[in-house]
Amino acid sequence: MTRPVRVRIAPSPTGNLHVGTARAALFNYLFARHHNGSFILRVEDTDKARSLPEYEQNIYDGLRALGLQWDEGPDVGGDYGPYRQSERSEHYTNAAMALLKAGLAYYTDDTDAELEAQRNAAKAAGKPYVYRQHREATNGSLRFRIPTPYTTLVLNDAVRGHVSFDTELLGDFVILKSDGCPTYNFANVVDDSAMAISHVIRGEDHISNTPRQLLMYDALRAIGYSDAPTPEFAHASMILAPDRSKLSKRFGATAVADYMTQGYLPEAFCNFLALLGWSPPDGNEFGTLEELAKKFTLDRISKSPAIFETDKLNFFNKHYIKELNTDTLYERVSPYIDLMALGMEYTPEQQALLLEAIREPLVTLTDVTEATPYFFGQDVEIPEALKADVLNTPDAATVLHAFANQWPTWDKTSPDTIGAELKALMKSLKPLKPKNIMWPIRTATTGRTSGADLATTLYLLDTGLLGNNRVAHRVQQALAHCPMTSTT
RNA sequence: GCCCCGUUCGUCUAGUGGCCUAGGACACCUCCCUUUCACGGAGGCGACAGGGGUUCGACUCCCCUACGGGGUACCA
Repeated sequence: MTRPVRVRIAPSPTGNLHVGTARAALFNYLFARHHNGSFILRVEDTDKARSLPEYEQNIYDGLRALGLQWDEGPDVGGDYGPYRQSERSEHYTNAAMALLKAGLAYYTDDTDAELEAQRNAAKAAGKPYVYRQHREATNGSLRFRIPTPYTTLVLNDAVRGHVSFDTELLGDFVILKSDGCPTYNFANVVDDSAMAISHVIRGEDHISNTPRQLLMYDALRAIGYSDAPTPEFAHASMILAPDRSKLSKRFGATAVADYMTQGYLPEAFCNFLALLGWSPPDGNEFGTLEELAKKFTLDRISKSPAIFETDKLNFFNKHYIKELNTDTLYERVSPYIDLMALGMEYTPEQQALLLEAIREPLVTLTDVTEATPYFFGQDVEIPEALKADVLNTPDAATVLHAFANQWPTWDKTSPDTIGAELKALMKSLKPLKPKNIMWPIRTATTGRTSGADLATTLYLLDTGLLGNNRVAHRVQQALAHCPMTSTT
């Protein structure tokens, strides 16, 4: 209880950093920070066949992108290393041999076919499959013997309360595969003991593993291999896809990296993730990692599964984009915009103005791709539908002619002066509604009916380094799509 | 099949026997503001899975059913 808080995230590099893993990491991180403890990254690469270095790298990148920096780990070191299970084999062999010597584990040499047959037999008999030693062996895989007499194990979970398990239903499980590699249930416990992990915060999918691990902690202590107390456990519920199924590729993006490339801000993603299965005591849903850590406690983790819906993620992303200062916005948006063209067409001041003008409706960073094209080049493409609906009307002709005539005389020193001129124009065209004046002008100059503030847009188009009187040019071109009649 | 967990508005959730005519957020709808769109402001729609108990009183406690999820691997 009083021992230092040490928590860990223990991903296996068999895939890119998954949303579920990221949330587990986040909860552990928040808990560690809340208690001034340590957050450890341990790579569980015992599945040689499926573990890949690029996945490990992806996990590092994803965690770091989210701001979840670990205090100890394979790449940063620490007092309890190494932090990659493939480099800790002697720990597992030593522990396993000690268990074997103490009679708590034994070798089995069943073939895959035999195991399969045993399972099928149990199934046919309608009985639960429970592996028990049925013959002596001197090599093969090493199994842990479930201690007798069988009892009922009670796990006191920090989020679920008391959960009990009947050990009779637990089969003797493999701790060392026949290739000498440890299995998850074993390596996990050996390492958590060795690394003095105080709290295990993980997904509900691990709850069925817990009784085996509980037994293993006891056994390791019983044989004097370890004196580490069993950690506290907290099992958070799963994150599900909208159809309540497991979050899988079928759902779309399941990797954190995918969300980053889709233009989600790390701070937005973290904030959103934190609220999936946890709720702040004060009801304030916004918060930086630091702020959330201050409020984070295990007892507010939810027991029921949460569905991953992007609506709220989008909301958070909009919110955090709004809060970015111009420089950061420029930086964040740079992967999605043609910086070269931007630099060639606009001065730094104009670039800032442009970014501010388009920031409002951005949901994801990638949206800049859609929001900026009309700021570049001489001409603008106007969709056929808009030519027909907006430009091909007598009102549009009136507006655009009036605008074309006045434009050369306008005070174009700033967006504000242009705004004032626009206002005056609207007044002079009085019976016409603002909307019917704004739309044709916007459509003619940008090829859209919505977008950045019109006055700012006109200002930028007019003063951009390209010069060439783009506004007048585009309006002239648009006029071609207006009815010829009212040439006032 | 067996074991474990869960079930409050469409979604994330608050709620630990009376404060609940069930609160908030997102989404959606309406109105207002407005130089279009957006933003912002004000409203609206909308839930305790079902059935039995226990209790003076159940969203809250117990049991059953249904549904969902997890596990049942020499994957983690």
